[in-house]
Amino acid sequence: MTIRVLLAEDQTMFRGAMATLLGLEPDIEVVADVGRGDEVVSACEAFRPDLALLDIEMPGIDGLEAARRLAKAVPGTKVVIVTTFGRTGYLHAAMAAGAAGFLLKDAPVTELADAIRKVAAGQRVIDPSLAIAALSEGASPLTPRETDVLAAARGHGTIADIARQLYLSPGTVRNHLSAAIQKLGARTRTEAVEIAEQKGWLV
Amino acid sequence: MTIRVLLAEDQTMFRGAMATLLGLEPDIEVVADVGRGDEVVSACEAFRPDLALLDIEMPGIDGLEAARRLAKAVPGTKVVIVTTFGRTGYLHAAMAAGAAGFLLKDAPVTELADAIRKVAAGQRVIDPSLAIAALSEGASPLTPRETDVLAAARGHGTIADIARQLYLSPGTVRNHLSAAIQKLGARTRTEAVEIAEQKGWLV
DNA sequence: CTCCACCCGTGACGATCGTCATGGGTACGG
DNA sequence: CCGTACCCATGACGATCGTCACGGGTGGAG
Repeated sequence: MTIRVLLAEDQTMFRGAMATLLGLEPDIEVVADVGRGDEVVSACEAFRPDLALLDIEMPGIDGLEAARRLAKAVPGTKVVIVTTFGRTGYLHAAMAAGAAGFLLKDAPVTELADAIRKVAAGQRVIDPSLAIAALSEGASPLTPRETDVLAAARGHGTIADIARQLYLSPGTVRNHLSAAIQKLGARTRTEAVEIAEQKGWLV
Repeated sequence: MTIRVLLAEDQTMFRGAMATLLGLEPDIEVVADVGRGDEVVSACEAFRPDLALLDIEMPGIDGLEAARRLAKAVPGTKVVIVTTFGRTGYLHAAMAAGAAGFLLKDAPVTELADAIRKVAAGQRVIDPSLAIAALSEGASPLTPRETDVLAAARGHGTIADIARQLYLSPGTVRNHLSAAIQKLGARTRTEAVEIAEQKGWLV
């Protein structure tokens, strides 16, 4: 019995390559492939695949949000996240979203086919090195609001901008940022953003 | 006559997929594939491929630097840059490095095979949308030193850090940064870094 | 030689930032 | 009820940042 797979990935070249390559496997069939996160749910409703392979960085909505919506709309479709960045926060978010698998694009192709088969058989598959990192790191020390403010701090320059964007007093923004900076062991707003982003705590 | 190709790309999964996929083409043979930029030259010296497919973002040295070295060490090997980011500065740098082709991973796979054949036949291939953007944008307005300082400003937080790293007076760093901020139309050091990085002027 | 662009540095000014202390409001668990 | 944690806000302080004006040095183009 063949495993029916949906492929969501924004890099056209990579998506095409994976589609043909997975199609070569005798027990795997790629029934649809999309390049945007907001097309995942509707495509899954139409094709009812056994399994959805989701990238995280995508236009529209990201793969994690797509996974969350997919779990509600089409619970019969299992989710495997395949992403470039080994951020532990991504892994946490993926697990919370009900994903059954989490792989890095650094892994060899054979591992992907294996993972697809295992997940289709009901198992869960997680990149081992990332699992270790996630366990040794723990969750985010930031409060929800601190996370919001720090997330708003990437890109938009001054504190006044962030305050306007969040309908807050500039002083409050400064306090939240100050707390975040200390908790992350950074010395600058920019450093704090980098650290939190690299750990995936800003998703 | 088959075209002998070397593949340099750090994402294992993507590299493997491209290798098998290109190998399926009757007139293309992938003779070697590496995952680090600093392995490109030695691999090309060993295998003497007709063409090298280089990613830009790679551990070791990046694809542009690899292209520069390759042009000196193994001039018989033509270079095609394949990258994720459509930054015009990348395109300029690639042309200056003597690349014969420049493609985005957003393009379909068929386009890559076509490009390989055209480049092997002596033509040059450039992503058309990027070529337009590059022409309408012009070169970097930053002086060499401003570029250095701005490049050192990403990551390392305070001005004092940058000054130490570049053996400069903090005042000089501030002046260079101030000039860069104004030339780029930014309002913050961070904004300036983002803008310059996004255009590929920090390479 | 004279311009001109770039490099490095200084000093000074106002604006912004990061830290701290303090306060009031809300929500949850003991 | 009381303690605790979080949210929002304010005020004040020193440090840093971005801007400007200025000067001396180098090297290439006219």
